[in-house]
Amino acid sequence: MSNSAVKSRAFEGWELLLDLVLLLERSRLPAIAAEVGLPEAQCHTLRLLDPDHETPMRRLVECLSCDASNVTGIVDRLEARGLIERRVATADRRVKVIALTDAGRATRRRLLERLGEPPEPIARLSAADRKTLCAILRRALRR
Amino acid sequence: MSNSAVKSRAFEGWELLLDLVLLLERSRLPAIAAEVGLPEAQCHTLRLLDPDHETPMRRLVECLSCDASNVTGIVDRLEARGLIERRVATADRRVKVIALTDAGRATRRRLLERLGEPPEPIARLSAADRKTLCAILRRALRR
DNA sequence: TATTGTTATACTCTATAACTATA
DNA sequence: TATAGTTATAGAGTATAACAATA
Repeated sequence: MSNSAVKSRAFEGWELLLDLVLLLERSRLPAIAAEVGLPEAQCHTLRLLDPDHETPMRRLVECLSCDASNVTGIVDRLEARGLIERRVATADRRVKVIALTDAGRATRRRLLERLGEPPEPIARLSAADRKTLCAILRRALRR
Repeated sequence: MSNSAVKSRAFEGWELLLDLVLLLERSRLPAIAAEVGLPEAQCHTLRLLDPDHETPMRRLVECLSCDASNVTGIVDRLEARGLIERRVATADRRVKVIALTDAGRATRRRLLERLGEPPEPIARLSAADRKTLCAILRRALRR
């Protein structure tokens, strides 16, 4: 399947993690997005939104690490689906803030539930392995 | 940055791995693709091709887990860049096989080199942690 | 009839550049 | 002048459906 012909001099185990990442990126994430009924970029954006507070569009631009013009389009489509609302910020009238609608909060919840389910390769690890993996990743990501 | 509000009942550490995956998917992989000078899907395809043997298009369809019509387009663009060649298989004349050109092999090599470099979060792990991580991932992916 | 790959079409995501409105 | 967001445009990836060539 994944003919991981990557040979890392620096760390031969990274090859395995890369395989896992690519597997998730190309099969699991698209599948979950399809289930939820939204394209991946819109899922990503929905995930970033705070269900309890308004989010300035500028923050989405940073978190999605893409051009501002893309965010305009993504927000347009999420709004057209009735999942979010765009409002003008009272403080600085240049700024627009995004608020989830009730439908948006529900969809977001479904999305997070599905994302939260570990994929097959991870789910089949022993409790001990999962605990160790968790500890190592926490060190890697400094949490 | 990544407001990982995912709460997995099944395995709280999966949340961390998901953060890592999304981080890589949305910043590192696009950056490497830009360096190599190809869109991500074309990089993916280049990675899948065997430098020493022809690859039937059908195999690419399976490995990329997308519709056959997409592969036609991706292969078109890789061919237009002179990185691959499309040939009719001698055995079954319906089948077309893909062969890397010299330029394609060189680009693929550069791509694999960059992909092989562990990203910051992984690179800063201790040798012991990396070894353990490697062992766990091997069990997860059954290698 | 079934399979391999292509074409036509439509939607989405992406970046760049030029623009509007605020500050 | 600078910043937040929009529009226009163009290239790329994605799926569906209809199609040609071959088996």
